[in-house]
Amino acid sequence: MRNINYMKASEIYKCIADPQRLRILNLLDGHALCVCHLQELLDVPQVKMSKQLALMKQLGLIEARRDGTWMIYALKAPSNGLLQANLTYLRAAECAECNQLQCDLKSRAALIERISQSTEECPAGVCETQGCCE
Amino acid sequence: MRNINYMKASEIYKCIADPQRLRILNLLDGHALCVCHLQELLDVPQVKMSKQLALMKQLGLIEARRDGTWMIYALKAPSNGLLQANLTYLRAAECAECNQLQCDLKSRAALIERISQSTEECPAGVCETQGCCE
DNA sequence: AATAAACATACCCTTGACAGTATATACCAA
DNA sequence: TTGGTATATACTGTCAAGGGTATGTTTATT
Repeated sequence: MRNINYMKASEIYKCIADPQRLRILNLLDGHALCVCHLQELLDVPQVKMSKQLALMKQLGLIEARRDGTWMIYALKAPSNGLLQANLTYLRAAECAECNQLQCDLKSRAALIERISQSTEECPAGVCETQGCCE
Repeated sequence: MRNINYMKASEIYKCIADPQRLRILNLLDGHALCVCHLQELLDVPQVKMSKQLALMKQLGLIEARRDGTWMIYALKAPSNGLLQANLTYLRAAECAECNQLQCDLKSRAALIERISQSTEECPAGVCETQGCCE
């Protein structure tokens, strides 16, 4: 098991060099999410999401807990300083990927709102109904 | 040719995910250097250094000018904000790679000092004589 | 013109990252 | 215990990154 205290900068960079992983970390920052919600928000196949999460979990950036059949992922506390610094920077910056991150946060807010208002199980089709991200 | 104004964050991250490239960018920040000096400071074969530089040049992070048989490399102005933010962060942080960056800056200072005091050509063996980096 | 120095590029090889498919596991409900 | 849902893993193939060797290019010197 890797120790978070000795996480190499290059490993962080390699991780967030993948736009999808960056989006996942951005979404998990501040709110835990289950795999199916992440799948929905990013619109990626289950296998791919699962592998990305496994990779970042092994890296020590995120952690998982089980809730029934669901797996809830969250940033591992204390969250990595370099990661936080970059998320903060990108959220305030102007570029295609940065806009995506901001948009993702809106989608996440909408998703959380929807979940909290209903007793529904794992939901489907937030982004479409919200009209965000395109 | 790639436009620096549309440099994707993921490309920056991919670039600095390589510790050697990160060290090069750190060294070039604030002072232009020729290839042989970079080779000397990082102790890497000429081919590898040349390829790393070519890659970053094509990315739009650095630029080169010729001085006789030498090629002088420098950060391309205006330097990339995301890169700068990360260099600043890492220089102030505590980790193996961060220490390396700080150490490299000392070696660079020693090299520049040495060059300015002599009329010597492309020098050799700064790091050893300085006793830095190990 | 010949030579050398500094640097770049072409080529080949190896390795690792990633995608897709299929299958396994864990949990829940009936 | 059977079936379904949510998630993980095994397996395989593809492709791109990176290293090393050899060679090309540019400039300076003689």
